Amino acid sequence: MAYWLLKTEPDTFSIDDLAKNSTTEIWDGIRNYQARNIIRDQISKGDIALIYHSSCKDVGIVGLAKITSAGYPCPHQFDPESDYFDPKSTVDAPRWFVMDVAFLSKFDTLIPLKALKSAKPLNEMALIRQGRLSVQPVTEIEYDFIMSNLT
DNA sequence: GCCAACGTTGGC
DNA sequence: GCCAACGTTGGC
Repeated sequence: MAYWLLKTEPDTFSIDDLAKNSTTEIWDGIRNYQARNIIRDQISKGDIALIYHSSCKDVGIVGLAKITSAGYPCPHQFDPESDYFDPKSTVDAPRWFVMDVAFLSKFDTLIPLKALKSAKPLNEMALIRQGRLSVQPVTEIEYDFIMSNLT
């Protein structure tokens, strides 16, 4: 089982929105090739995702979700009516991928970015080093550190 | 294939 | 709203 960090802007789709849906939700709108490759090649059903709120007042990790599918082609990319339509994408060669996620838990208090930055064992996280990747891997060591020291 | 210009992300 | 970091586009 692998661990991931998924960024979302709470003004658009927050962990509370995810929690409202008792079953499963499509995680769409990823239009970045690095993130696309991760979804297409590495995401597996049963993986765990840390949900991160970005571009808002309180940025940080807010809870957990379960990945409930492997990566599969984003259905909206073929729909001219959709905001996610991509004319260069075909069914034979889909350009964009999505996965399904389901709410697991919301932390009582969010883990602020500041706390993640000041934790030495997390120095190598893409979140800290690169900053601009909306789907990123989290090692088991990082996950365990976060869950046992920062929640 | 290089690289400048431009657009987007995202913290502050 | 500012700005740094990074990705994408397009001329050559």
